[in-house]
Order: sequence, then C-alpha cells, then structure tokens
Amino acid sequence: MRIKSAKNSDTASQIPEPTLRRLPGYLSFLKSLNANAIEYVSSGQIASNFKMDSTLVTKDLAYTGIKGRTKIGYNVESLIETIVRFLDFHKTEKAFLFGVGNLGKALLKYQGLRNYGLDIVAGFDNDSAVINSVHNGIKVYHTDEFRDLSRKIDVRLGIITTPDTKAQETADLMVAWGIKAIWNFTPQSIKVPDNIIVENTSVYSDLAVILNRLNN
Amino acid sequence: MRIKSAKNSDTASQIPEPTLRRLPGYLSFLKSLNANAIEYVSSGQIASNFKMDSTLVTKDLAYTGIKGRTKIGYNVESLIETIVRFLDFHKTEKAFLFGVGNLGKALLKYQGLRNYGLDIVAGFDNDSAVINSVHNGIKVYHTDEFRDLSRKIDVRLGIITTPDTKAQETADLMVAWGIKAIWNFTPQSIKVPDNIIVENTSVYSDLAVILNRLNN
DNA sequence: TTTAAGTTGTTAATAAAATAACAATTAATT
DNA sequence: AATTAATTGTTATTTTATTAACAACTTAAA
Repeated sequence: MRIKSAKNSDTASQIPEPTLRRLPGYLSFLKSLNANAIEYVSSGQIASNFKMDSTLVTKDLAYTGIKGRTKIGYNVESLIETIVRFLDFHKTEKAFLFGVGNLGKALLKYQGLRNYGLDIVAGFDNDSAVINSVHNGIKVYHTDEFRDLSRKIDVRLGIITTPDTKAQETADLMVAWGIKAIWNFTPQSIKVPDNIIVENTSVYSDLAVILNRLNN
Repeated sequence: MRIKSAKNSDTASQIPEPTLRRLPGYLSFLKSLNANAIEYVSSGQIASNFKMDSTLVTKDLAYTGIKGRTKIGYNVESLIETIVRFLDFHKTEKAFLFGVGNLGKALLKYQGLRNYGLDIVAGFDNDSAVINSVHNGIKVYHTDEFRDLSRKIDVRLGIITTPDTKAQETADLMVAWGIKAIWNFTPQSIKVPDNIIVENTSVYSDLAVILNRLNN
C-alpha cells in the first residue's frame, strides 16, 4: 500500500526545512560575533564556521530578506534581528507540557527556550509525586485538570515528554482540547488529524548516526 | 570563500543518513507490535503508521539486510533484532558527559538511553554544587579530574551539555584527551580535527520548524 | 582615476533523496 | 490446479537540495 506523504495544506510552504533548521545555528554564531563587537560578517565566514558551502549560506540568508553589501558582508546586528523575526523567536508561543519526568522537568527548567520564543505555562502529570510541584516558576497539575481547562486559553502548542506508551493518549487528549501543534519527544509515531502539526524530536536518531559513524 | 563539506574519511559511508534517522522510529513501532504479539508486518503497514511511502520503508529495511516474504511481510521479532544489531544498539558505548545542568542531569537520569546502547559512565562539571552528586548511579567529578584521567579508559564518546560559551573549550579538552566522537547539545558550532566525529543536537532547529508551520 | 580583489546574488549543473512504475514471487482462494 | 491479490524488491523518474559557475557590484589599493 502506498500513501502520499502528508502535504502542507498551505498554498506554498516556500522555505525548505533544511534552511529553517540551519538558521538557529547561524543565529548562535552571530550572537557570539556580536558579543565580540564584530560589525560585519560575510557568508564565507559563516560557511567556514560550519564547514559548509558559502553559496548555501547566502541562499539561506536570502530567504530571510536580508540584504548584504558587496565586499563588506552583512551587518551582524541587523542580521540577528532579521533571523529572530523571521523565525518568530521574538514572539512568545505558550505551551503545555505533558509528562513531568526527567526530560519534562529539564524542559521546564531550561531557561534557554524562553529566549527563543517558547513559554511553557503549565505542566501536567498523573503522578502525585510531581503534582503541585513548581519548576522554574511553572506549576504541575493533574492531567484531569487539563480536561476541564477553558478552551479559551490561547495555547496552541503541546509538548509530549510522557513515557512512550502514553504518547498516543496524550496526543488524543490535546487534540480534543484544541491544541494546534504537538512537539513529540517520544520515539512513538502519534496519529492525529491532518490539520495538526507534529514535530518529532528523537534523540535516538542522533544516537544512531553517532554509533554508525563511530563503528564504520 | 568556499569549502568542501567535511567528507567521511571512510571509503564508502554507504547508508544514507535519512535512512539511519528513520530506523529507530521503525524500531519503536516494531516493539509495540511485538508487545501486542503481532508476528508479521508489511512495509505498507509501517509506512502507513508513519504516513510515508512504502517503497521508502522497503528500501530502508533492505539496507539492514533483512529479507521479507512475499504476501506475508517481515517477521517482527527478527526485524527488531536485525535493526538493533544494524544500529549497534546491542553493544554498549561508554560516554562522558560535560556540564551537569538541567539538560545534563536529565540525560544522566534518562534510563531510556541505556536500552539503546549508551552508557554514561561519569559526569564532569566545575560547579561545586553538583560535584560528587550522584544521578542514576552516575557520579559527577570536577573537570580537573578529567584532565588527569588515564587515557587507557575505553571511552570514545563525549557529550557536551555545558553553557554555550563553554562548548569549544570542553571540546578542546575532550579532543586532547583522546575522545573520538562528540555529541554537542549546544547550538554553538565546535571546531575539531577532521577525524573527530561531531553530532549536533539542537532543540532550537525543531522549535524553528514548529513555529514556522504554526505561523505560516 | 584606474585596477584589483572580495563579496553578493543569480543561474546552471550535479548529487541525493523520495516517489512511481513494474516485474517477480507466493500465499490464499476459487 | 488455476487464478487472484498482496507484497517484496528493483529500476526508472521526479523532485529537492547542494554545489558550481559566473555576472554585477563596490570598496580599497595602486
């Protein structure tokens, strides 16, 4: 049986995902340049930092709309601001997190995400050991309280850091409530309606690549 | 300036990275089938679970050397074993972890990685608040103790979960000691000799994709 | 003022990955 | 025993991403 890959309902999802994935790396590098009071940077310099082709950097940056100056390069500060705005890292996207285990707690405590536009507003779990605990100012509630929560709250993003076996039911719960996007940290593939955005983050894929490179 | 992308010194690094990245997902799915006492699975069934093309699954599985049976599919148990062995998840790769902050602690405590061939044997940090603490049986030492550590110890992999600004010096330290592969969880690009394997895991790239899909 | 060199930005070529097409096989059904 | 349908596995095509080539520009140097 063959299935067409799920296509974006959008008219045109212009920007290639590889570009989108590289931009935060550039941003980190640019910030370090800025911290060192460096005013201009060329695509070649960025490329050499990441051991990649400079044309690719130029093209990636072109997507953001920034203009460079011949023989000078790009203004570091305005490039930072352009990328931040392009990636919507300047806005604040609220999120719920389900499953306050080790990984869940780490994400709650992780200050870094705040600077990149993510604001986790509450945690949910079924384990009484963590319910009512507070991490980094974020309180953990019983999952039952989520069911009763007003759907008027403007949270569009849900994070799954539950045990693998709970991933699907957690996703179902979130979809029923009205969540628009799910960030799934379990290796389980979750089934959701076509209009729900799912992003899977699997540390096991990275591990597979490392072990393969180490052993071959 | 243009730079050729760093190429694997290997004669042929045969297996495509996208395939390698998909295999752990298949594995997770197969384990759930096995838990439900399902004996055989077709590439079409796997494909439909992940909303992908069945040909791609067939090709991915072909890389592992497994043979399927026409009209029947693949034997779930032997497919699991084949993928596990193919990915070297059956071996135990020892690792050091540098930077015992929130993310570092989470990785130390994360039991899941043990089942996928990763065994973190020690943590290192400069903060006296965490030195000598034990997480999941793994002790945290002062970074200075790493410098003095015998290079005879068979640890090939180092994990960086330090603050971004410490990433490069931590990498330098590890390379000097004799580490062969680095798993970098900071968004900073680290510079290492060509023979050192580097895998970057950036949660910000995933966030960028989610925010883009949500807002466009 | 002219020339040279570095850099952007665009267009063309190549490489890699995903999808489609299809041949071969074989279990199940008639 | 013959036929049908499901499925693997391979080859061809298309799409996507990367790399190469090059034209245009502009700053700095001669």
